[in-house]
Amino acid sequence: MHSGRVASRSAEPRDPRESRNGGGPHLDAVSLAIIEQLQEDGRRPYAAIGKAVGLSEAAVRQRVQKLLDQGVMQIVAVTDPLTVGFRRQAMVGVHVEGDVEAVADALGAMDECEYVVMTAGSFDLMVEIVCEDDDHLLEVINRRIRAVPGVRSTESFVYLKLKKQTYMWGTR
Amino acid sequence: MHSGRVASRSAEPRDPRESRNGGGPHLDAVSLAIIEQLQEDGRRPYAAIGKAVGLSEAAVRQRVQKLLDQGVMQIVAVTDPLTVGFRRQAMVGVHVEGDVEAVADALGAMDECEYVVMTAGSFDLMVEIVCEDDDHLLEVINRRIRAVPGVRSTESFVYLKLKKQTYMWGTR
DNA sequence: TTGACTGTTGCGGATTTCGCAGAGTCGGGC
DNA sequence: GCCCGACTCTGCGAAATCCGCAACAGTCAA
Repeated sequence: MHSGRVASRSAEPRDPRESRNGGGPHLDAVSLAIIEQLQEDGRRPYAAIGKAVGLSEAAVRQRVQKLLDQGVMQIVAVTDPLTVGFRRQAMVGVHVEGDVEAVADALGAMDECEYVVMTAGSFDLMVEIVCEDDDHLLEVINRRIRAVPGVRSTESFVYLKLKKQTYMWGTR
Repeated sequence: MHSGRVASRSAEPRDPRESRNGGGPHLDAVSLAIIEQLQEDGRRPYAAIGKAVGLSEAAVRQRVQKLLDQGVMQIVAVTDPLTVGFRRQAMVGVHVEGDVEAVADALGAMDECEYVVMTAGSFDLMVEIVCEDDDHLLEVINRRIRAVPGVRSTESFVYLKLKKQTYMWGTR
């Protein structure tokens, strides 16, 4: 038995919402190892994960369930949008006047908006847009985004080719 | 009956634009539906997926396996990097002189580089960097990226707050 | 020490995954 | 027209996995 695994720092301050962002609660080494296993293969059996991290199958299952419930991680299929029929993507840098966070929320409410991040630099926000074709992209950028109150100006970077896209955070 | 769903390929007039997706494999409506199911829950049982898309369990399993083998999709756990201990991220716009694709490959070879895309606009490349702390980020941007031959200049956008991050392409 | 709490383990039954053989369809070559 | 190969779907039995539950172990506070 790998019972040397005592899970000392087990008591995590339960803050289901804090895991969203801000100074998130720290995951212990075991949960991190579980996440790494699932980043390699999201369908890996619990027993195999347990063997790799030194836990029983049931323990892994409960930890995974909690990580999912807390929103710390999600297990999903990811694809290259181009392969799935979305032929136009763009990164859009946004200059904001006023409440940046409010604008970010407004942009994030759009379906075509895949990714929203507040940044330091010459842009206040960067958003990734996924569209079906040129007309769709044009409409989203010129009519929808610029119509949001607080958006002063935008700069678009249309995707020509996706070269790398990994999901291996923490596995280094 | 679900059996009406057979021989889908024959009824599918090949979309000429499909051939523009980097020579990738073409996806029919059924595979697309399977992907959507797995985007909602990467661990959903094959039988449940089959019921949803009108296929047998075994057929779903084979198609999923093929999609994975072909690299069309991957089933993975995704997390908010901040939660997993990577406290500094940045989007970096890169101006390139010479072979853009070669530079993209070089940047993509870096572990800290999570995302590389060739763009049209004032940047030739945009890369997302995931680091552990400020020193790490500084080193990656100032020493590693700018040391790549062909990189003329860069502009960094340090992440302040991740507002939205979804993986629901095609499920709208 | 006691008691509350959290996390882990072990186990049985239901469910799912897996591998394989058979049947149907489509398209090419003769 | 006919046969053949490639491909995909289906059905099914065996093996592995998932899931819920009750009991056990460790931590912390009173």
